[in-house]
Amino acid sequence: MSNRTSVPLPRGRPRSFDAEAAVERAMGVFWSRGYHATALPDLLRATKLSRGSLYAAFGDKHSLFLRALDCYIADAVTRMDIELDPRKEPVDGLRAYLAGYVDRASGAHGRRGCLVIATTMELAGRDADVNRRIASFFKVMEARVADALSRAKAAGKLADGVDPANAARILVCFVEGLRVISKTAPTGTITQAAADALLDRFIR
Amino acid sequence: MSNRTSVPLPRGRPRSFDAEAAVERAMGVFWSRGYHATALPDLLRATKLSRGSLYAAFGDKHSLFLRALDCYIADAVTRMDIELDPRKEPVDGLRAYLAGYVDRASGAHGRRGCLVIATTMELAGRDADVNRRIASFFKVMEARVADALSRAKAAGKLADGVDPANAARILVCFVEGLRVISKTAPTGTITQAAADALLDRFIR
DNA sequence: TGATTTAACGACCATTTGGTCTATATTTCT
DNA sequence: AGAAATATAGACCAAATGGTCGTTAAATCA
Repeated sequence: MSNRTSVPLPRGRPRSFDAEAAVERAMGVFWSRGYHATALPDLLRATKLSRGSLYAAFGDKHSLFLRALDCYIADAVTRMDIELDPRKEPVDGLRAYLAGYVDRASGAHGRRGCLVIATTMELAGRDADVNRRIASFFKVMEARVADALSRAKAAGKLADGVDPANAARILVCFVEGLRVISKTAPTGTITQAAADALLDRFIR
Repeated sequence: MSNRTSVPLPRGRPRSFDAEAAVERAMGVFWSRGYHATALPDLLRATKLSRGSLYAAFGDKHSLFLRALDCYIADAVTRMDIELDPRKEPVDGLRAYLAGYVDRASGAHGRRGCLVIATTMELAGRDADVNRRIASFFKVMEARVADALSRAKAAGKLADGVDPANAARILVCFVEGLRVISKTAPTGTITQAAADALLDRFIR
């Protein structure tokens, strides 16, 4: 069953490390320190690669960062797809979505912050590759939330006069803002109350 | 009227540049590029100071950054004090506060971003001096907004069941989130609609 | 005017930066 | 087994980093 397409194995010494795992470890460093503040030695320590191997496998620091960012974003989108699954009750989904952000904004998670936001502020203005990824992510996120709100509205669960598009932008801004202020004051309980209060304004 | 306390002039050559102005120029650079990405030469160019003068006047890069951050925060607090002045109609004040953020989140302003948020994400986790300043700023901001909401409530202008503390956190998170997503997609009109929709949920 | 004080300048420094390259180890294929 | 191919390691590099220091210019006071 293996090698159905009879693709010949590469000639030389096979890579002894898992590239995906290395990207994930690199992601952890970028996440904790930011792009400019992570130096090559940090990445080498985290990935347990030598300079040569890292450059051979990923090109340069920037390319590795892009892969790490893609990885982070993919995780976030996956999570959203589960929370806001169209087969679920939309309001329950929105509640789960908000609860996830409240959780990530609390305690140590909160202090670590969000790689997307950090990258947005640090690089998006001067790095087109980064900008594209971030812009698309926020767009996807807002669309998913708007979609859930539309389904809620169709089911008669929304308060009078609530426009799904506006409400989606409000919710997205709220959760992103949450992660910003939680970098310095990650208090879970107050934040959960605020999230509840916000959603309560939109649902019937 | 001058020199009432008869403080003797310093002996030697008087400083020929305005330190406050230099701080403001430095602030502009940090604001556009972030802390790690601004190199000494950038600061020298912006302040028109030589290395020696800059170090004599401000100590080091980090101290200069702190002064720039204080300057930025002071400006923001001043603005808030005007917008949310207790002698004004609180709802009008809140509307002005939101409008200010919508404006700053639009077009070129939006793309430039916010020094406080950028600093929060880049440094707050690992720099106690920065953390203190940021935490205090967010606290002040939330308190001012909560105060305006309380006055609005006392005047019977708030919708039923709105808690000023929760609503304040929601509004603060909203505006900060706005500035994040506006780094990549600074669209003013949609944002203004969202801000209006949000405030409308809280007022009567 | 001359002594004193301090701002201003920019050459200079050690360290660190991201990145390259050569030598070696290890695997596969014939 | 031997040839070919490629991963790995880390020495090495030029450039840039933040920061220091000796010298010079300019102002004040006696």
